[in-house]
Amino acid sequence: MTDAKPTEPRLRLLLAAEALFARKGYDGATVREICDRAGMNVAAINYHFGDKERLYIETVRHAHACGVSDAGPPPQLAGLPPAERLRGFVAAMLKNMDAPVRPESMQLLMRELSQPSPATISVVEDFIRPMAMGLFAILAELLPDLPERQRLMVGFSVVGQCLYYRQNRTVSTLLFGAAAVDALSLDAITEHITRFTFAALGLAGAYPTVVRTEGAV
Amino acid sequence: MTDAKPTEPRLRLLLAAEALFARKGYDGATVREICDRAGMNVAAINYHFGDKERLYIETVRHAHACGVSDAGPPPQLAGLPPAERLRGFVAAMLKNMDAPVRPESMQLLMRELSQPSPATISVVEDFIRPMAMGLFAILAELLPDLPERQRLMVGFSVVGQCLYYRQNRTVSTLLFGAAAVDALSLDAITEHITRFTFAALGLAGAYPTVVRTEGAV
DNA sequence: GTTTGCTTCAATCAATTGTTTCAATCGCCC
DNA sequence: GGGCGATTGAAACAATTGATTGAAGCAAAC
Repeated sequence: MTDAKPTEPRLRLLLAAEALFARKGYDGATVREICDRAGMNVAAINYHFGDKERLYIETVRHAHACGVSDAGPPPQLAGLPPAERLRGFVAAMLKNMDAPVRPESMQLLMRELSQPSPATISVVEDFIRPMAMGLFAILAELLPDLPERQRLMVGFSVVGQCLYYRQNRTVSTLLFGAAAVDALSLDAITEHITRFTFAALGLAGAYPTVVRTEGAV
Repeated sequence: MTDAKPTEPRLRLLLAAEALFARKGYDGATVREICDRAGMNVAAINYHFGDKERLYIETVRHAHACGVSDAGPPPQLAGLPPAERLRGFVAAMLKNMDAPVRPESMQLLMRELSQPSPATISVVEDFIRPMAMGLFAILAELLPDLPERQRLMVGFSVVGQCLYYRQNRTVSTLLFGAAAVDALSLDAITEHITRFTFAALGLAGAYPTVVRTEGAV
């Protein structure tokens, strides 16, 4: 299909660059590698994008444009109570990070966020801010009387729990082994974070009291 | 005086390399930059370390050796109840990350953890594992009946909340402004995470006592 | 068939990279 | 002071980097 090997040379370059920038970073990836992967000549970068830096910027833009469209809007939770929407938010965030539609895009965006470059701002504005606003709308409804500063930290606690599994998977694996880490299914993590957060916010009983529902396999 | 500009050339190189590797990564930092900053000739790297790669490995080792010694042992909480030790753990972790004794070391180690290299394993083993074991010893005492898998996720929730503030400070600042982010003092964050976690685990009342019913919508 | 505009190619450029060389210098013990 | 190993310095190395050139290819339009 055109998806696996698109005919448009510009897109071929973007996808090749995305994969290599994601894996090796801006300095680590060379224009020759990128063009080789795209099956093109080095001059192609100069022709289509001008230079390496503009190729990088365009690659990030393309990645986050795909990310925005592919991440999909949060499920239809408009009418549900805020607690249910919070659960939906956690589930959507974990799902997007765990098995994104295009892994290289996500990897590149995460790298971009951890090491800000001129291209970072637009990623934050277009990709991250909508999610953040969604979360804090839920929290404002859920905790109307909480001072804003503390509501901010509650939000950080929620996304901090979610981000951990993507940002620190390598360390977790080195510490506890691949088996233990891989055993944590997406559903299990979602369930845990939701329950942990609900318990913290008093929306449900304390965390450990609910344990027995698990089949303990 | 000797601290700002140590006389030992080897150490001068290590400190210069640490700063530049931390800021620009392995590929981004050049040997000439490093030697310039150290006030030495390019040949120094070859003489003292052999090549750039071995300099990098030694730099990471040195950084995490300093980190281990400087991070300091967890405060004397041996005899205290596990809940108090958990509070101490959160406080110590946040403090180490917020204002580490040597910021460049911490930055380099965090970079190393997010983009694993051959030098990562020893960092994890010597620097991270002791902390992790300390945390899970507390959790085992605190939640003896919880299945191990869930205890693991509880640990991830605790450190995930803490790590967020270091790993995502840039994004937070872009989203909410420097003022809002900087307004979160170390004490405030420590207090928040501790209270959030305690509430989740049923060690204290729900986080915000303001939420009574979900009368909303 | 020829032209036209877009795209690709091989070859090459200048600059930078990590690395090496070898002479000069330093510090120290005899 | 003389000798000597350890260290440093300036220069240059080969390789790789990003960038550029001009000719060749190729499609559609005329």
